[in-house]
Amino acid sequence: MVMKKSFGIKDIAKMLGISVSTVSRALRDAYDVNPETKKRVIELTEKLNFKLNKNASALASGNTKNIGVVIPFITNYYFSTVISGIQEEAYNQGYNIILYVTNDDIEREKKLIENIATSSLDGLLISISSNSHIVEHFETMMRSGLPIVFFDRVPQQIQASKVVQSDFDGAYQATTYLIEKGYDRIAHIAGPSELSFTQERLRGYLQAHTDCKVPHHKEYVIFSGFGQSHGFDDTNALLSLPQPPNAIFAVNDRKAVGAIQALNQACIRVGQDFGVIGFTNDPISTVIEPNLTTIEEPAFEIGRQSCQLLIRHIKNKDFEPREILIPGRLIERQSVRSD
Amino acid sequence: MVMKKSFGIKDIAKMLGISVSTVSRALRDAYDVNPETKKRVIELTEKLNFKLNKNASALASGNTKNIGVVIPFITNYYFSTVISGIQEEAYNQGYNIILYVTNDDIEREKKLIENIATSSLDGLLISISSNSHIVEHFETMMRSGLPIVFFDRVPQQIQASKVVQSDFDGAYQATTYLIEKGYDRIAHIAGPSELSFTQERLRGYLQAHTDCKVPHHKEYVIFSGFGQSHGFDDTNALLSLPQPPNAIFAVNDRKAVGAIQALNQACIRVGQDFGVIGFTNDPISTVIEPNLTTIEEPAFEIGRQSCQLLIRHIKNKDFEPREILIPGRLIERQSVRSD
DNA sequence: TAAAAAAATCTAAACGTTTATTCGGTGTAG
DNA sequence: CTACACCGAATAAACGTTTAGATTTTTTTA
Repeated sequence: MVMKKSFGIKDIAKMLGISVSTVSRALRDAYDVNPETKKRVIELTEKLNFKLNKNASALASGNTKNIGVVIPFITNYYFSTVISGIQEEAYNQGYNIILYVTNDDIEREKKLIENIATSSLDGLLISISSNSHIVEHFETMMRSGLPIVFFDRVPQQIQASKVVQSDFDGAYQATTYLIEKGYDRIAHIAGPSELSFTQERLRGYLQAHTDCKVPHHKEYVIFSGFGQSHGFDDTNALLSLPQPPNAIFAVNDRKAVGAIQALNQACIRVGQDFGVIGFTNDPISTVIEPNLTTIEEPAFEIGRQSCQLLIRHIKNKDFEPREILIPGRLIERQSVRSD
Repeated sequence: MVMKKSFGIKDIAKMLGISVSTVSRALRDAYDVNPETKKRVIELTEKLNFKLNKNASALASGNTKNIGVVIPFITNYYFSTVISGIQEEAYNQGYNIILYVTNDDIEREKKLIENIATSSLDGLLISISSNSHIVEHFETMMRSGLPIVFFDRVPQQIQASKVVQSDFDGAYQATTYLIEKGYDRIAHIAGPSELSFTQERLRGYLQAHTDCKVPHHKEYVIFSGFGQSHGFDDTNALLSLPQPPNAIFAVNDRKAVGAIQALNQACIRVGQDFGVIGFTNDPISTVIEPNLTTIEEPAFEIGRQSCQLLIRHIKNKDFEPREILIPGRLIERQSVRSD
């Protein structure tokens, strides 16, 4: 296989009869370089389809124009949409994204984060799998000058920029909506109890009960995984209670779908005798029958804003950490009665 | 913000009283280095949590340990699963993946690919948006020594490694299955006509008609986009034909879902009077009622194998291009009658 | 018209590795 | 006892940029 050696900035300089530093500057800042010269450089590089060598450039300048993204899953509507938002913003600002997937496996997350080559990253965007010991590691990274923005699943202990949907509000809204529609025995099928957003949504659910003066039963809250099957099983468990609920607020749409399937199977009329509300606004909401009423999570926006915030931190190392809360909104469909 | 300057291989060398080259070699090949020395080096670097500077390393050696992945979408079950497979293999072999998303926008794809910094990539994995002029660009890249593996949507004109599901076989299988179940007027709601897999699936669909000696009507094939709504509209168009079909083979599950929704709405009993079969095995197949019978696409496997193949090309520049065809399989559910 | 200021460009030293080549020391064969 | 091979380690030259600081050229000012 024959491959012609590609040329560098040096060759460009020689061809134009100017020095490399001029070429280098012409290709970037335009600081202190004659517009005329700059034009000649640009023209030649375009003609030759010349690209700067990123490694050399990163080595010399310390900026890689890469940002790392660590997420638990990718085969998932929420996370793939977040990435989509990140990607969009990164693309517009000329950054590349390097993707790390932990599969929600704590061991793997630990290994991955400890081995992350920070030298090839200008910043890091993370949704953690667990509120684990790694936190310490994050602090080391940040202290060594690597900007980090946490999103969705964030560690509370750490002082850093964070971007999350307003879980409390969404849950509160969902629950009061059910109450308004006349359901009085509302269960909550929650996520793993150690995750921050599980706790927040639970809190919103409880607060709504308090504020609306609706009594709440402890056995109506079940913690389990995120899958459709979890929703299915949890619902069956609820149905076999001495006094079953007449509505369910699910921590996400997949579990809500599992719930509806269990209810359909038990011949309970969802949307009339029984209300179900989800969280996310996954496309499956419009596939399940009846269509799922849900709280939309602003996934794309979370991605976009996290990335935007990170880039600010990158460009200005003194930028103060901030927390951004993005509201969701209620999407009314048929799994809750409408009168 | 105070940040302590991180140290390099040079400092390690100084601490150990040996030369940088020895440290460098100890950290990799182990070629020509005393096991004892090597051990000392490893121990110290681990203790100090020292990481090689990737940029310097890439600059000097020419290997970045990064592979680029170009896909049309990410918010999509198929592609996110493919990435999952790629990621898995890359992680195991110590590569990072840099993600590029084109949004299926040809202009953006073009710009993106032309601007890709090949200096920071050891190889490229691509699913193209269109069989466009870019092909020429790919050839330039390959000639300049960058290994490329195409997957899913591949350009036919180009001689390179490719990994695809067996679209023809899957379509053939789907169609004969419908015929076997007694449907005799089978429509095909296809994808955009210029994509290779659209053509392949259409070919399988037609071949099945020929082989089973079932007459085929031209107006039963509709080309359109990939969305649920396209499936919905296409189906309504088919239903308003003078002689409507009694079965549909959809190019993917989303369109099949749209079809089922249209049929449900028209009060046609799917799974009995009317058969619907999809392609992908998207999780929505088990959400739609009736559950969708479909051809499973081996998305994860496609990702894994593409990546594996690419890494072989990276490690051995003389490795001959090959095409890998991965079979799908029929998943029987309720949208086709079972007798 | 000389001095000062501003603009444009150049020189050369980084940046932190890799790696071909060289070197010294030890063991071994003749 | 000398010559040779070999192992382990050191030297130093890349790799292709960036960027202070120096230098030259041009413009402005007095």
